[in-house]
Amino acid sequence: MTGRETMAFTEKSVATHLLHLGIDLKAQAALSNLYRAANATRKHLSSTVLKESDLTWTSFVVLWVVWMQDAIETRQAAEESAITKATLTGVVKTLEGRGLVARERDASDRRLVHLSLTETGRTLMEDLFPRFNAEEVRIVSTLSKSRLAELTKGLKESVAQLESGAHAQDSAAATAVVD
Amino acid sequence: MTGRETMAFTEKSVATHLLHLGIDLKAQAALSNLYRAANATRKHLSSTVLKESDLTWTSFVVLWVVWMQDAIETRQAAEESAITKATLTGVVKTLEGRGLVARERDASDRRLVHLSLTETGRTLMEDLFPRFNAEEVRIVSTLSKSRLAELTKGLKESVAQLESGAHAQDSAAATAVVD
DNA sequence: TGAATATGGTTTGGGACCAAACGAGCCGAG
DNA sequence: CTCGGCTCGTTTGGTCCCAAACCATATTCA
Repeated sequence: MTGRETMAFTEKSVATHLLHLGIDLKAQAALSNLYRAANATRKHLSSTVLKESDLTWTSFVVLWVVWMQDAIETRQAAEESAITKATLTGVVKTLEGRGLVARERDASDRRLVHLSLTETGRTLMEDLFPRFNAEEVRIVSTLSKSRLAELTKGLKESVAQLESGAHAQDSAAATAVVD
Repeated sequence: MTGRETMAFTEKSVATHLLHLGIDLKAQAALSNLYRAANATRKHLSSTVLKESDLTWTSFVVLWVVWMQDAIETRQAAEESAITKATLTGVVKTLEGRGLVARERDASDRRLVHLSLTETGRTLMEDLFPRFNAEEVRIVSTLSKSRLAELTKGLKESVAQLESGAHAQDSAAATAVVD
């Protein structure tokens, strides 16, 4: 139950179930570790740093995106946060209720809504983000500099491959700092 | 809407918002790309291969886990699937309703519930998984063999780091994780 | 034995999440 | 103008997802 041997079963079970189906085990291993790493990271950060500020993962991502831009339209914020407009509407409603984000309708085109952080929201991020980042640092601390760079590069490549070959429509960018 | 310039903002915004806060940009970049890659992959596979079989991501993962073991206890299935027991209860209820998974109470310890695939479920996975894997292969296709191996290695390392530190937390934090 | 303790799975309550339908605002062709 | 088509953001309906509270079943030990 340590969580370390949990994936061990694959080593042998995969053999009996998958080998005859012509499965590419290397690709499978790489991506299942990807899901696993992302999930674990997300859960960890949600239950420690974000919990202290009573923020969910998605709320945090949205705050981050709005923080980076100083004023951003809903539609764009949704894309950057990698969630749909529908989801964003709900999240922003919550954040607005807590006084962290402000909504403002565009004067010239009244369909648009601009989002920005309130003073409270900005203060929160300035306090929270360094602590968030400190955890991130800890998580990758065992990786050497070059290893880390390689990792980043590999991830970016597969994202690129995904976005090129897939639909040219959606896409979704999370909180990436490009390089 | 290309989704490529969406992240452009970071280049300059990061400078104005983060540099003076002492943020480690390398760690931030690596993990941002991790979230991004996992999210994009998950969405892509959900909306293509899994959609055809009307399965959600989580349902698929649970099916996979149950498939690999031939009979598995609920508690362990939840851990392998990286979801809580509560979530698993709901998912299994759905899968059971569709005749893909069977539930069976343990005779000697009546608290336990064993899960297994039905014949229908097994047939489904034998058809579905190769197609799922084919997409996975495509996603990592631009990565060289050694790059892919490096990627996997890096991901596993950070998961390990994460789990070693996270353990102390759920058992009353005896050892100082922080540092 | 019998009461405290531990463990396994389910229920509850609430936010996140999406696709699809919707209503309001914009704009071009007639 | 104004009608039809487009683009926004929101609402709706339904699943996923978790923490915490909850039963039922073992186990421990006094």
